[in-house]
Amino acid sequence: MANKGQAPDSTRRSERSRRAIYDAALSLVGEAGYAKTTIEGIAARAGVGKQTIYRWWPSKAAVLLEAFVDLSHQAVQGEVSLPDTGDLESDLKLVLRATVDELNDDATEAPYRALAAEGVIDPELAAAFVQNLLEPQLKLYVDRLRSAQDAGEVRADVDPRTALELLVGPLSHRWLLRTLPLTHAYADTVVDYALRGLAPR
Amino acid sequence: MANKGQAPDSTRRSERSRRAIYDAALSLVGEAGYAKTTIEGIAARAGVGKQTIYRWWPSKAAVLLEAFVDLSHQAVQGEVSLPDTGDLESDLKLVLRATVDELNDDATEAPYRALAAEGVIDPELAAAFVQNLLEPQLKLYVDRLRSAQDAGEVRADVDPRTALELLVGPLSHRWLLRTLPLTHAYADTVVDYALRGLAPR
Amino acid sequence: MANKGQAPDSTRRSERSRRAIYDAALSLVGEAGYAKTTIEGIAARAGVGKQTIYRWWPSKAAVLLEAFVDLSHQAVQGEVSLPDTGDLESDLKLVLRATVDELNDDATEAPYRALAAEGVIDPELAAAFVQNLLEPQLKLYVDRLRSAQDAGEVRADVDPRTALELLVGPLSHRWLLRTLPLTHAYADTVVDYALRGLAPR
Amino acid sequence: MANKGQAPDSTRRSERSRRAIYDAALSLVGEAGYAKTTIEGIAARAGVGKQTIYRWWPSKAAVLLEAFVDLSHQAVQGEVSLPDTGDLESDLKLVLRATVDELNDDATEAPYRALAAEGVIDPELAAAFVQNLLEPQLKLYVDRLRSAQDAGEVRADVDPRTALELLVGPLSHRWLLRTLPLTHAYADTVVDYALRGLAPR
DNA sequence: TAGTAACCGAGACGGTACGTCCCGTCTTCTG
DNA sequence: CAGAAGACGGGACGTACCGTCTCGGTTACTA
Repeated sequence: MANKGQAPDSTRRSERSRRAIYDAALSLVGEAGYAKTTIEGIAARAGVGKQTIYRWWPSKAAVLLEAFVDLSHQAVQGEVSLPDTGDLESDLKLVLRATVDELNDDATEAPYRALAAEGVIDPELAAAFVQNLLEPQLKLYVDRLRSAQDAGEVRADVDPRTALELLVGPLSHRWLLRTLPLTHAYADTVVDYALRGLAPR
Repeated sequence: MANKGQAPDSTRRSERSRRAIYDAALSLVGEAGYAKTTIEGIAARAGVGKQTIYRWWPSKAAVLLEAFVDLSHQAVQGEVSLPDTGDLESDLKLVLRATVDELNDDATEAPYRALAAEGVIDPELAAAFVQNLLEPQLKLYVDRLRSAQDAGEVRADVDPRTALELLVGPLSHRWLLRTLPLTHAYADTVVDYALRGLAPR
Repeated sequence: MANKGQAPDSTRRSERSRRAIYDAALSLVGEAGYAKTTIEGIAARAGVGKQTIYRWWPSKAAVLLEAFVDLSHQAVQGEVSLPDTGDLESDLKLVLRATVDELNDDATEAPYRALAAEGVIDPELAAAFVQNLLEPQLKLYVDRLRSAQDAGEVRADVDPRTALELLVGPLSHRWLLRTLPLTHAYADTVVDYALRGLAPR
Repeated sequence: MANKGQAPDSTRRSERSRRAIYDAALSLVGEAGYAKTTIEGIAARAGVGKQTIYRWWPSKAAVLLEAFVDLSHQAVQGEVSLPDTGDLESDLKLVLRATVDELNDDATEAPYRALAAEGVIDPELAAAFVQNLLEPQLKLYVDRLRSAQDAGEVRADVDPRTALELLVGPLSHRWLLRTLPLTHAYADTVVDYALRGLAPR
């Protein structure tokens, strides 16, 4: 019982084309925005037949996600953990401020928003987005919070996962829905309020 | 000499058509999803000329947003404030649990997600979305938190707006990006952690 | 009960587009041949959306046929009958020689062959081809032969339709299948042989 | 130093593949028609790589032509001449009636028409078609007519080749362009008319 | 008898055109 | 003059094949 139209033989896949497609996708989204980026346009800029895209990806969003994941894998290298100076508050403020800066960065904002938006609607893409881009970042918070628990800075009965969301949720809320501007001051306040709730009496 | 490309005369607008367009838009988004809903499809189902839609709305998203706002105005009527039993914690848990239920409701989820996603990308639509649908709800929290401050349940130096986001941000984070399931238990935990940070020493 | 996808409203059809499509189709077939002429190409040269072609014609061949019929309607005007000098033989030789010249004409050959070939395969197109282009010409022969019968130059029991095919069949045979070159001498010989069989003892 | 783009070594050619390609081509044309028959489809049904077709044939039409020639070589065996009972008229009627039946045969019609149509457009293919399929048949007529000339049934100054076309042309005219139905009666009439023109005064 | 050259099945590739769907504009006719 | 209807120029969709190009594998001739 063959599955729909058979899976292509990935061992014969053209690495050259894949890279060209990543590059074309990212540059087009950057230039024209996600909605105006078309598969046809990506293929044309990549110097690739459309079928080569349709053969390997199910949708425009999937192409972009993979391109983005690939990009972030290149970018990240050794940076594998949050700073741990022993002072949880300042460590978190440092990182959240950096996150704020990243979210406000013009270069990454458009494709990142595009993926997030697509994920809001498409559960499958959301899963891939979360697993490949978001979760690795969030894990760093969880680790740092656990270390803070060991140091007695955070109550032992606090679930680090939920605690993390208390910190990150407000930022993502402002960023995604643009209710209010996302600033360093806001990040600091969030840390202040949240930490007070997490610290031992 | 008619002024070309001008705002149409809204006094002569057909109420009948507007309602039909709302209904068609909402039902189509519910049935087929936002992406597969087209202006042509809405016009056809509403028994309306395409131009009638283009005359009054700038985009598909705008139609849906208005339809949704209209819907929520019908739904809401007198319910103008959060409960205030004097016990902030249980009041918040009650309301957040209700929010969780609403977000998990199959009927509203698709169009609501569609609008949120569109807002993630389109700042103008986001503004309308926030102003007409989100902000009125959030204001209720702010009011309740202020009342709690007056009652001494929340520290006076806390910014209610930020406090609210500490409560709502985590929920929206889970819902939008589907990192983890959105449950009553989670809502309760968020309230517990957040409130501890907001309460007086 | 609407019929499949509804017939478009032909009263609102753009005459401008139709003419442009005829022109584009004929010129492209002339330049590149029928096989290399594409609907996309016709639309592009005509400055027309592809849908405008698909709306009104079922196939490339149908477009070309109509264009060709239109052309021939313009070309012909008063020329409504074969010459009738009283001498059947010389009249026929005159006309068949002209036909030979027309079939050997570079300008009309390509599209005419394209239509004939398409008709060989597609009965529906063949019917339209015969009815609109071929039959009117053949009728002239039938008329002339009848007149010859009245004059006693052709036996009365001869079926003019079959007689006509005795004259035209050999020419079309050579032209279509290119068995041998099509010349004035050949036309003359065919008339000689055929007429001897048709004339009274 | 192998000479690039060279004729392949036909001694190593796979007979198995050739046969499979003939069979696949003929069956596909019979089932779906010539236009819907693709090289990819032939290769797939024949269980053969596309390159094996491109290596040995220049076009789809060439494949089909060869397949058809092969088929007719199998079919024909000893039948090498027209009947010669001494009565030219009845001999010709017999053979032309058989030709009518063959042209009206559902099994062979589709591929035969496909080849004829292709030949109308493509001179090269037409040449191959005529040489391999048509001419051998026509030669039989020429031979029979010459024999009739020897017997005094046909005038000596008549060109047998042209005479043949007087007989065959009308049939092919009706068949190719489908002007009118092709029947035994028609064949008889054509023989009657033509023969009268060819016979001695 | 190993080496090697070519055909072979398979199918990925860069392309072109297909026929369809919708876009947003424009035009016509109706109430 | 708003509105229903829908034709129009345009652009992208996702699919089907084109003809070319590797890629192992399997013969069949050479050293």
